[in-house]
Amino acid sequence: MTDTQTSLEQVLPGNTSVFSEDTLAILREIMYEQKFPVGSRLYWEGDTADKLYYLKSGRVKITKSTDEGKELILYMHQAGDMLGQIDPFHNSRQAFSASAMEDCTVGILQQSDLEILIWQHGELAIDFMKWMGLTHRVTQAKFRDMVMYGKPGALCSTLLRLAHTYGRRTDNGGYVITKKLTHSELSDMIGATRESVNRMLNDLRKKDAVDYENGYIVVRDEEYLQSVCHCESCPNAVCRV
Amino acid sequence: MTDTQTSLEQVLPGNTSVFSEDTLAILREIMYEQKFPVGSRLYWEGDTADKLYYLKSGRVKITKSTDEGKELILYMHQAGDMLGQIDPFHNSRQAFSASAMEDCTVGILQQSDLEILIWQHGELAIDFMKWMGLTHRVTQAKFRDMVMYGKPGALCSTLLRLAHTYGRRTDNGGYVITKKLTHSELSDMIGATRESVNRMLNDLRKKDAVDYENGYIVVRDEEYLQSVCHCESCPNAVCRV
DNA sequence: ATTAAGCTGTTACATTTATCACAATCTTTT
DNA sequence: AAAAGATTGTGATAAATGTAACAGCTTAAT
Repeated sequence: MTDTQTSLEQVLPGNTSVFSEDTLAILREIMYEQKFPVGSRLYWEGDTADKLYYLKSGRVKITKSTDEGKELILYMHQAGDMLGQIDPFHNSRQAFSASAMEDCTVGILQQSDLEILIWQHGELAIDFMKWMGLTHRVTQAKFRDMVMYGKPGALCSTLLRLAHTYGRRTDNGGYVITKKLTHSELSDMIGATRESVNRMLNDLRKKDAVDYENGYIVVRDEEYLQSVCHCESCPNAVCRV
Repeated sequence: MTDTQTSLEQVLPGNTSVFSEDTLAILREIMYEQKFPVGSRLYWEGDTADKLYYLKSGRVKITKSTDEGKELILYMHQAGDMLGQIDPFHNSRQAFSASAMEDCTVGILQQSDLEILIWQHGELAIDFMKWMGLTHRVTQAKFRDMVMYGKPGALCSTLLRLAHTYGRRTDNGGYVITKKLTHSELSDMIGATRESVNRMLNDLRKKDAVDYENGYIVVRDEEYLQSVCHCESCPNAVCRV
């Protein structure tokens, strides 16, 4: 690791939790901690979905994989994020897999315990509804971006989301995305091939919209990327991966 | 209207409400009724998002439209559905528009009233969380279907969803989609052009997977459509438009 | 009954995106 | 330091999808 990289990794990304300190205090009471080494799964597609996961450190991606080995990355979560699904059915199954992109420390909540708390604490119920509303809006906004403006739109939207989620601002108004990403990963986030991503990124580089520094992607011209995906400047809490 | 069409329209589609009768009774207390004629908007993109809408009769589509006149249809709702967003921010704005596809009767709930009820009634809070969880799963499943298997996959997924939402079973194991849909509408649901939809539908017809009857689309070979979009037989409540 | 408007079907052609194949580069392991 | 493995870059080609233009058909309006 070089000095530059170390300093990049030190950045604490702006986490926009919807949970109040009070709510978090209550939740900490009933969660139990578990460590997940890089590459391991918090849960698999098909597991019973009766838990929520509070990510204390590390990063987790939520994925869907196909028979033929293709993978779709739906989300990338980081410290402070809650993940998992609160489900309307009992005995319901995970629709996706969650895997640790780095070593993770996770607080696990049983859905049954949670339901009791929601009955008891109105504020906690409201906080959870806000969390659910927010995560749904993230999904809807991504849905729109993936479907409406072709692969270049999908890629630019994703780069902006990455910049807003993992970004550290640079001197000249850009963002360094403080997470190394391969072209394959990017392609799995937008349902394209790595070759397409490569070509699109090279186009963006020619236009000085993005660049590479020490293997990290740098967003130089935010406005240009916004123009490609017709960005409407959603609230920052919605513009995430 | 012919006899056939009348009988089609009479079908009461299987509505899978997550709200208990108790919850609905409480909600009815605080909702006020409003009628929306076909073509009118329940709300516009950009309106303050401080209400929820309970659809008593009629159908409503949720859309996003662009500067250049393109339209994306995100959802189609029907009687018994709740719609709108419960938002984490105050003063938050609608991300999409809701327009009446038919004359509608709607019960409107103020978010502020609702928050009080959620504080007071644990069961109601749980019901709302189930509703939110379910609607989110619908969006996620559609996201997956739109991105992973190309336009044909997206179309087949949409046809199956329509069949499960609006479908009346036929004698030979198929579904009649009891809602007339233009190719434009279908294309706006999957982010494609009407010409592509036309070609794809003709292919499906040649393969005896779908057909037309009195202008209604008939799904003949559910399995074939499922194979195209790699359907995983989500719960019926998730397989909706 | 006639007109107008909107929807469908179908061409030819352009653009976008995927596929395949392979070389060049960078990283990690030995 | 060398070898193995992963990632990136790029060209040739194929497949998918969009664009434009227009004829025929259906439905709604006059």
